[in-house]
Amino acid sequence: MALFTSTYVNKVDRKGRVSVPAPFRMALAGQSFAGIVVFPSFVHAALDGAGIDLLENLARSVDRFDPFTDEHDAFATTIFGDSHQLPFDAEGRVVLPENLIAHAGITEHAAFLGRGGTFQVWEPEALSAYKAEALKRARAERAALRRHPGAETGA
Amino acid sequence: MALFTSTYVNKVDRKGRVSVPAPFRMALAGQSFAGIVVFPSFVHAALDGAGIDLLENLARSVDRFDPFTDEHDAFATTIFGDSHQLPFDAEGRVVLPENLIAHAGITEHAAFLGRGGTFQVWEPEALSAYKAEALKRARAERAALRRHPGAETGA
DNA sequence: TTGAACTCCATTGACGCCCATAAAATGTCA
DNA sequence: TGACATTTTATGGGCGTCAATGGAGTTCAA
Repeated sequence: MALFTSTYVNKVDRKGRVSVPAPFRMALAGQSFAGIVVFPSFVHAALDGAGIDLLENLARSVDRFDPFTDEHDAFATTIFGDSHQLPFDAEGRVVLPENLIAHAGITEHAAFLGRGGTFQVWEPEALSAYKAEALKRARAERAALRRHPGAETGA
Repeated sequence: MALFTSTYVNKVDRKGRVSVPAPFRMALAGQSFAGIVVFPSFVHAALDGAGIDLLENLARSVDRFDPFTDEHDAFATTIFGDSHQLPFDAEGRVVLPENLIAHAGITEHAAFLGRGGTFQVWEPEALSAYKAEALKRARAERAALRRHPGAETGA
């Protein structure tokens, strides 16, 4: 099972190439597609990324449900329609498509943020700001968990 | 299940390496990743550490929710984004990343503090100060308990 | 034929792997 | 019980490999 952790900032060169962090590539080793899958985040000025298995699983689970309900239709359209498969070159780099670069506001550098089963790609400054805010919220949630032990197993 | 006890102070060498105490390594034997996982403590100038199983369990429990809600968004970002997987070298040492060193204020030595299922890494002086304060508080609470028996159930 | 995208190669700096030493803990045996 | 041998840790340092980065050549298509 892929496990993406830590944060790596890599340079985007003149040709638009970025090295995917080696630990991330390790986590993706053995998948049916040698590269990553990225699509614009719904909520942030960032990109969501994962291995091809994410789309494969998603396709399976969409098929299993009624494929013609509005939610799934919208969901599938958005995810699959905006997803890009970015193949690794021999050195483990990918080229970020123009519109994704724009969505994330990426210029010189790209920050890869591990999120467990998936990861995100940010403009480094924007990530710093978001991380600061996320830490505040995580502290609050942690306090809430302490007050209501067991709540995290529910829902 | 891993059980970390006692406190060990080890040297950080010129290359940034520290020996993980042998008993801690024993406690981690047989896990899927030969090393430790560390991330900055939410509340202290210290690092929280554990085996890879901590993140594996966390990733599983996050997956159980809809991965596209921002319910646990902040939490996942903070934990996974700041977690580092530090592999053991042949001698059982790890290299602490620059930003974690800075967060804990570690320079020459690192103190490993067992906390049961997890452990912490401190700058030794800071740990002494924290321990002294914790002891004072524990004494005060104990005194308070004697004066107001039953008060401990209120948190 | 000109630009975009991919393959291949070069550089450099960090990291992992290996070996050496020393101190401490443990065991052995008279 | 005390001297000695063995093993395990902690620590230091050398060196080869790999990751990140930059750039040149090549192919393909508009």
